[in-house]
Amino acid sequence: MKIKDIAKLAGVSPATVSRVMNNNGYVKHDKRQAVEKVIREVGYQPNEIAKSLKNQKSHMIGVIVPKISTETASRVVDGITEVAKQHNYQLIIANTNLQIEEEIKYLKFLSNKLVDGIIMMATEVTAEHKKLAQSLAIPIVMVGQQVEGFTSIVHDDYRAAKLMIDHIIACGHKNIGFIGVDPKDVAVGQVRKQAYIDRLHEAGLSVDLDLIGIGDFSIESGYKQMEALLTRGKPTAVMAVTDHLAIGAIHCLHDHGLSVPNDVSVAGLGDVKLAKYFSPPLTTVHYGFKTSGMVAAEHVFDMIKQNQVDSDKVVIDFEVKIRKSVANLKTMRDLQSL
Amino acid sequence: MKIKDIAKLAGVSPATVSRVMNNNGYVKHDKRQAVEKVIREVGYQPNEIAKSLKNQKSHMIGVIVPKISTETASRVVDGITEVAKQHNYQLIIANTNLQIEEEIKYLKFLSNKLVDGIIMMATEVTAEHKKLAQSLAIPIVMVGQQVEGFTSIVHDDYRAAKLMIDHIIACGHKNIGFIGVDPKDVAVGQVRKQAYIDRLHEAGLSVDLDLIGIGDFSIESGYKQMEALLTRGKPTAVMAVTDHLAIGAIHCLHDHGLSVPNDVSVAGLGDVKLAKYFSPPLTTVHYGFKTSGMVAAEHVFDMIKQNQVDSDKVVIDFEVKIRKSVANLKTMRDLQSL
DNA sequence: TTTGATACTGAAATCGATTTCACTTACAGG
DNA sequence: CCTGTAAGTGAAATCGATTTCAGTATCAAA
Repeated sequence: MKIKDIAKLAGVSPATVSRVMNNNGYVKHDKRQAVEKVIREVGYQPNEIAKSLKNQKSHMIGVIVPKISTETASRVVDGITEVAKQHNYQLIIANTNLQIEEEIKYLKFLSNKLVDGIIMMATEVTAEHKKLAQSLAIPIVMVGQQVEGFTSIVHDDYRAAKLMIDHIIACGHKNIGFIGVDPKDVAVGQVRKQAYIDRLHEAGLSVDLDLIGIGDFSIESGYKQMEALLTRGKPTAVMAVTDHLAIGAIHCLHDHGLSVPNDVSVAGLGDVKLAKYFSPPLTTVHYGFKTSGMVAAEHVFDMIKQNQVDSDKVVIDFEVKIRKSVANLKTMRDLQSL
Repeated sequence: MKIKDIAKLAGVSPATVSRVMNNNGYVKHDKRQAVEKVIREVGYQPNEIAKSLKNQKSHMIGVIVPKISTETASRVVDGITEVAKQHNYQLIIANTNLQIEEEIKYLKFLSNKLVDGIIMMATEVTAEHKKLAQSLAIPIVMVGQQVEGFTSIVHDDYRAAKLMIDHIIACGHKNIGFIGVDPKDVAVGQVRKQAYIDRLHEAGLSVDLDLIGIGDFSIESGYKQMEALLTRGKPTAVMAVTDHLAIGAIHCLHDHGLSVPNDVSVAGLGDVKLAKYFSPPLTTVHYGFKTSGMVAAEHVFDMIKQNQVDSDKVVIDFEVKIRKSVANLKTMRDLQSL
């Protein structure tokens, strides 16, 4: 069933059918009725591809994620779908599985008129990325990393990590370990580590390289790095750069017969959904990932509507969640002295 | 840049450009070179929308999910993306946020030539769903629920739940509670409950309605239902129909000063990624959701290739994970008698 | 030299919509 | 009665590709 068939059945021209479908132009009442009747009876739905071609708008936005089966990514995507729905847009999702070449490939592919805009959850952003993205002419917004020249939706990773360390220091810890991640991911790998180092310096604490471990994003990696830290030093607290890392670390500690937080405190970053149900409930910082997605989408649609790209930087709120996995050494001492 | 421009630059017709792009038909060596040179120089990428229109193939499949920010859904989608990539297909994802009317809407919308096939993670499947889906002519596969007349990728929920109950019974439990979910979701709400009831009967245990609670899919709901169970009866074990429910239940038990599994055992179903890192590590059954997604996608592509729909039923493997949240009463008694 | 393949090419039709443009009709105002 | 404007309509062009089809060139076999 195409528009021509409907036209024939209703005894009008395709142009008239188009006019009633899109509610523009003049159509006499009786013809409109006739067309509507036919449409209803045959359940006509226009071919969206043909519409896209003619209108030069696909009503789709592309979303490039490093790994969709990740709590962070799926929450961001959740947010995007929510505002996309309001704008009557669909999402094309491209899952790169952490392969950077794929990002480039998808960036190219999606921009071939397939989508009206792109939201990219960047991990590493290479020069090639930037150059390509800049040449694309359709709106692109970055989520999770600030990228020069693009609208970027980020969390204030530096401040978040800093506040977490502050809390740990305020609890009386002096030997504070760190479990991080490859610096190629600047938001997670670089910024959070820098905050750790800076804050320690500011507090007059020395930074002990033996108390720093670098892993990847897996729980197992958190376990391994914690084990390594244990052999190299004697931290009373460690901050992990993600909750998964923290959970791995806690697991390792338990396996070594150590209590968290009584023997060693552990803090995460990210506030995974189940974090508060752990024992001990994980002290961490909550990032509004769904909000990031929503804000990113709003920016894309703004840019689509205004037909021009800009490069804002939006910082999304976070909230430090003080739970039970970081012990307050001072009150512990008080308790013991009784 | 369109094909006509490339043609002009290379001094050939659009037809020839098309022939070199798609590598079919005859093109003289020198012209081919010329065209390729121009393509390379201007970085020409064809308009995918125009291709789709002409070819009557969008190279996109639609994926309808109840909620993307859910571990189950995102793992399924992960699997789909993996095999879609092999077939050079993109995913359009539609997130219904658990609203059934949205499922219908998206089913209609996506099928307007926008996608070559649809994968649907069904929760409730109404008669309207079936009728509409049946009328669509493009391949549709259902994941998670068996639906008459459609290829369905399911887990053997009945057997999985049954084995879990078996394990609990084998551990010497007699008062076994159950936390379930609305029966509108037949796989999770009906089948798993039926397995529980059947197995209890078979084992000569009576089914105590006071020990059955029905909630929704949230952790909080698990907490609440557990609390209700506690006031109504005295279970020594409870099986929850999802891990989240189980986690909520455990949390409730802890809040009431009860130890899991020493005072009450709790089992889940689903094996959430973090399940094994809980304390106690959750006894549950692992479903291969990513595999479901992959198999679903493979079936869609088969059907697309053969240009005909079928209605297989594929049962994906599961694995019961015996961890620490269900206590063996017999060994406990032995221990006490020492 | 003629015939018949085979290689090669581009004009034009096509996919299914939208929109411009030219044209008709109806009607109010002078 | 004439005229100008608004309402209404459909033929045809258009979006950017692919493919058929008709036609040309080349060359081996008869």
